[in-house]
Amino acid sequence: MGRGIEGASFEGTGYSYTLSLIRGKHKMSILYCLMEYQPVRFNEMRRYLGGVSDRTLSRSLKELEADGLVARREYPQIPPRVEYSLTERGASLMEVLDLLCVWGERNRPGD
Amino acid sequence: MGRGIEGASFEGTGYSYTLSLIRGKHKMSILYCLMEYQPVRFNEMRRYLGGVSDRTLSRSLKELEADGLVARREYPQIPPRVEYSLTERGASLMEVLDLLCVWGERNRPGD
DNA sequence: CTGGATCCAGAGTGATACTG
DNA sequence: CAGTATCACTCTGGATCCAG
Repeated sequence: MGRGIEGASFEGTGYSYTLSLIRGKHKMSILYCLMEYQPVRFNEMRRYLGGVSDRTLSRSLKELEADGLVARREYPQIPPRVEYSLTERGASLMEVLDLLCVWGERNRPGD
Repeated sequence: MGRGIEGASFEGTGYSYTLSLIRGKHKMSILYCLMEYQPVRFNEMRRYLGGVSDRTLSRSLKELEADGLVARREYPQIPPRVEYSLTERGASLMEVLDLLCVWGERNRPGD
């Protein structure tokens, strides 16, 4: 038992949890946008991201909010106004993610 | 142009490149397995990962190899013997990814 | 043993139209 | 403005069969 390869020891590790948070085509872009421009409104973010549908952006934001990375603040007025920003947890994740960015810049194929 | 949110400034950054390398349900498990047990043979890895099909494992390894993270060594014999291991590039990525793991452990919901 | 080829299921995403 | 509902499509991964 000390040397074999029997089970998936990866399941349930911090890796998989962290990665699950940013899974999704636009999650990183959203967090990045938040980091730079927060607080940001819904359509403002849509414009920033370029080609994202309402549905996808809405869903992604909900998930990020449920995961405690993004804070949503709603103002009871007409027309509606909702502002999104990073939570502390979200900000701390971005610090770690920034290291991925650095690695990526240094190890891109072109270099 | 100095203050607006007009374009997707995220595209093409190191984030997206790095994340693209580990996109895929089993990529991380594979790299993790390699890190611990390299060199590892095909079926050995399959056992380690638990429920992965030949096709998926094969495809993932090819991609990782194409991305320069995994080295494949083939021995011309019958039956075939192929060993996989991490490249230096792969190993350096794992160091960064380990930080994600640490963050994940500290920020899991249960804590 | 190491995969390639083919077919299939499910998740994720986009387009469009509509609501409060 | 800030979403929701519906439908369609793509993409990933799994199952199975087959070849060197």
